[in-house]
Amino acid sequence: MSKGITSRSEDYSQWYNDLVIKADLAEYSAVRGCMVIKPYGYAIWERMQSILDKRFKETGHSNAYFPLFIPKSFFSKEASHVEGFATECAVVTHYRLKNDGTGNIVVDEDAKLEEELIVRPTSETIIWNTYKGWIESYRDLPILVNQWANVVRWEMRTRLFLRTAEFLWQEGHTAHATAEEAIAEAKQMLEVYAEFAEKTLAVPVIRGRKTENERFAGALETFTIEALMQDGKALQAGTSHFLGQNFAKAFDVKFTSKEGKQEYVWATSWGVSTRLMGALIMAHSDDKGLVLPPRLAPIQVVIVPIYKTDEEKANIDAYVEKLSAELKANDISVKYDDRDTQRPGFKFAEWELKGVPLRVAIGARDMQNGTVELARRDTQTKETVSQEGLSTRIVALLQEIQETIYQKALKFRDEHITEVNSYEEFKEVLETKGGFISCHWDGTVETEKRVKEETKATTRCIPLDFQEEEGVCIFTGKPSKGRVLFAKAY
RNA sequence: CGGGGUGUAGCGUAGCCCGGUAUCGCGCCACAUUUGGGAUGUGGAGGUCGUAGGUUCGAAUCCUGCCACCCCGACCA
Repeated sequence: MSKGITSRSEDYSQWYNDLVIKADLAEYSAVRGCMVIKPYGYAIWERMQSILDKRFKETGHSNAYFPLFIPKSFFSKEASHVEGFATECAVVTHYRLKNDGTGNIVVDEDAKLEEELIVRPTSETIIWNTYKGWIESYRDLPILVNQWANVVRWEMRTRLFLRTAEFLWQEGHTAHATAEEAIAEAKQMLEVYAEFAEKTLAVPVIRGRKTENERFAGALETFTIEALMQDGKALQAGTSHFLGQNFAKAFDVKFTSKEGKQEYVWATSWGVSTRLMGALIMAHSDDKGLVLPPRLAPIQVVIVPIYKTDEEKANIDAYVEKLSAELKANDISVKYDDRDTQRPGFKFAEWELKGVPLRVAIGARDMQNGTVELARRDTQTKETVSQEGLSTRIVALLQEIQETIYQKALKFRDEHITEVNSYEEFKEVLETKGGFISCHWDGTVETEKRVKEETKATTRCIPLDFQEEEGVCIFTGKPSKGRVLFAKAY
């Protein structure tokens, strides 16, 4: 925890791991590559869920649930899709165990499944197989469905929240009568994600589209939001895909149009995952631990009493009861930490580690003076203020903290977008400064692959506010129509 | 799956080369003094040294097999 979060040291990954564990968010489980999300970490995820879910409902979507298992034959119906996921699937081959006679439990070879089941790495195939039965006419469209689920991708190397073998996410799957409508949906949901990242997580993101090489397996267009972490590496924080008619064709999903013609439906899918937890942690945390933006913090205000006698404690209790009620009336979540098993200094450090945005400390001295001590987590500043009008002050302060955290991340992000005009410069910036590199690229997959091999940097996106600009590719010298963003990424 | 490394108390470790039943710190329990930034003192509990076998009078230590985990690669819309 003392390595220095903003330094781009090789210990960053160790630092991150320690933080996740010490702040009580998650830990590795006994199952290889899988993670246990602990109650405090899960509370943050639940905040994300509830805010996102509300937006999904507001934009006309409903929740549903589809099976965990996907028959192998479904999975292989869309060629590029299966190719994209084939190397990281968990496969169920048997449905029974037995005692081998010596007390060992073994797989019963007689219970071999005729068709293997894939544990979903994503649900496009099972969902499109289902949609086939739901869609006959243009009157059945659009279908706007989301599911909250777990998925499994058998990754070789894992990192808490950022890449685990099993993770939690939401995946939206929509069906439309026209390509225009589907594209509009994909863009709309990207904006929902972007706004959530910026307004709630206080993480600025770049909205863009993926190059063909980085596109989702089976998509015609992948929109992405890209965030920047404090070590200078980029993180893909959410994606929204225009799937064209690929899945409709693979699963034969047609509808009768107003004109009485049989047409394939147009699809989108979009998702964000517990990876957002990683983004949140790496975007804001400092050497003292987690920094949570108030809109997301499960506990927004923690109150710590400081006392010597029972009488002093009773006095403070009475005041805190009143203050808590006022704060709760303003929709602020409050924790009164009056454990008598820990001393104040310990509690201060502990809640800072857990990222609680605002701390109120009240001692006997304060009770005499009619004051409290307010301590901000984000700026690590303290001030003594009057108890008069305190709840109003706290409401305003929480908003200010939210804004300050965002502005700090935004400043860092903007300072780490560098325009370069030569490969030498590209490599130099990548090694020393990190962040996004804006440069001309000839648009070919070969060049992307070569750059990745030589520098580990990948194209993150073609920004949506892409400006046409004549130039030459810094890698090959071929003509280019504009700048794209490269970065090393998680 | 390749290359490297590590398994000793809840966590982090010393001991291993050179064999004699295990060190220190954190944490935990009790009591006392403390309480406005991670308290202090005294006492205490907790270990099949990853696992199976071998060598030996004797193995955490030497040898062999196995297992697990970590790091670096490959992989990761």
